[in-house]
Amino acid sequence: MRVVIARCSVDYMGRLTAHLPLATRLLMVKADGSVLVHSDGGSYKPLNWMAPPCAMAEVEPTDDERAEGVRQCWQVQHAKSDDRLRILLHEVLHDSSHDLGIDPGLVKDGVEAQLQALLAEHIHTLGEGYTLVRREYQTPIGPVDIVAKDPTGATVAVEIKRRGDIDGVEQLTRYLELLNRDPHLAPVSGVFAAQQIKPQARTLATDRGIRCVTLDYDELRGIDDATTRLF
Amino acid sequence: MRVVIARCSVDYMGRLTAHLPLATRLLMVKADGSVLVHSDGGSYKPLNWMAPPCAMAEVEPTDDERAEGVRQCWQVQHAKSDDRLRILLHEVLHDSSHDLGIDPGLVKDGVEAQLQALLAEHIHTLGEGYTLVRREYQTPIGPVDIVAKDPTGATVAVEIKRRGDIDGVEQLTRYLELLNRDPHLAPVSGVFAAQQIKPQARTLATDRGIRCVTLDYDELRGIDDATTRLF
DNA sequence: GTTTCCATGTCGGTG
DNA sequence: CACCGACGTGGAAAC
Repeated sequence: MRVVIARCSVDYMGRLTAHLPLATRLLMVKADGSVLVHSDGGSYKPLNWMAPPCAMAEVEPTDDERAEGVRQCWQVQHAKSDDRLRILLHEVLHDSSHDLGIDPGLVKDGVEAQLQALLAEHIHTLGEGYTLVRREYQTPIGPVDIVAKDPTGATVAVEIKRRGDIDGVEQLTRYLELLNRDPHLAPVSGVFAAQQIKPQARTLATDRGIRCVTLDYDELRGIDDATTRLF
Repeated sequence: MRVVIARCSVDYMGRLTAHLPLATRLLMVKADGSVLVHSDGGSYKPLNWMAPPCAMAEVEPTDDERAEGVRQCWQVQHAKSDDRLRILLHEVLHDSSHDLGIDPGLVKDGVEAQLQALLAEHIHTLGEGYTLVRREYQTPIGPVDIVAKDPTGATVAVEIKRRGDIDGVEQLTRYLELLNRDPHLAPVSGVFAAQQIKPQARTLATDRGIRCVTLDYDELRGIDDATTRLF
């Protein structure tokens, strides 16, 4: 990993064309050749970058560029597309390299999968008398998150999202349309379950006869695993 | 901007729980307090991070931690949520700070907007006898990218995407449903135009009587502005 | 390998 | 501030 702090300008050409005027920035060159250009703000997204696989070449600045104060010219070329990044360094304030080794990688704990497991476990959240049939019920157009039966024994398809958006309603609608073609299953009703349901999604769902259920993650999880807190 | 290279472990707790085992990484602390943890590979996304607004505090390691080799403990707390990042530094290999100033920011040139402009300009791409009515035709549920008339004078709604996905077809379907409620416009047909159209999207579109058109960006743009190339 | 869907998405526009 | 859609989306899992 090479870290350079430099006054530089950057040009990108590929899926779009972009330019960064002359300013002081942090340049990160990773072991795989990828390059990141960071400013001192924003979030984790760099101002500009080149994703691996790619190769960086330091080329001689032209006379014109040299006359304008350019000391180094980096050209980064993507290996599989014609994406290119060109960095003109005017003043190098810091330049160091470090051997970081291979990272063991991130260990994550659930999001939507956990919500699904929790709702499957506490299927009564949908109402008294509901029973779980299956999680991840496979269909030709994708898996239905949860299939259950309501107190009358009718089939219910549940779509789970962290944030309930209009897309999720469309997705559930396609599942319902498909499932209702099966005379063994029909009539299948739909439940749209999410931590938060956007008004537009709720309106669309209701209009299509789909019930909306707001999931309370903490309530589902219960207070039993407070020990997992960090501090 | 502070740049630290250190052997460290990281814990995140917030929307999910995540852990990074002890390894050497680059830590970036930006002027707004945000923190990025980068490995020497992957793409521009850090292994872990805290987005602004947030505050970092260096706290004393506990005796246990100190016994395990922890030299510094950083606690980063998000200002508006209860997201927390905890970084235990075991060995600091580099630590430097730099004043980068405010970045003038990125200057971008089109993507979808450019495709839209180009298709509006070359509306005959849809076929002989097509005429442009309007770009960004406003409706209560959002703007229709392009409204045109086909050779018979019938109205055509065009949805443009760089990547033609199922979402785009759904979006266009909603527009068509709305537009066709207007007796002055009906019948309105649909065209789904994208640089690349996914098979499922194409199937869904065709099933709904929506025509699919693949856009060739370079062909639309023509060879006239080859001068805009970088190298 | 391709396709599909999730994301601690992030980011910018608009009401 | 919230909602909504685009993104050089990136990334992982399913097929």
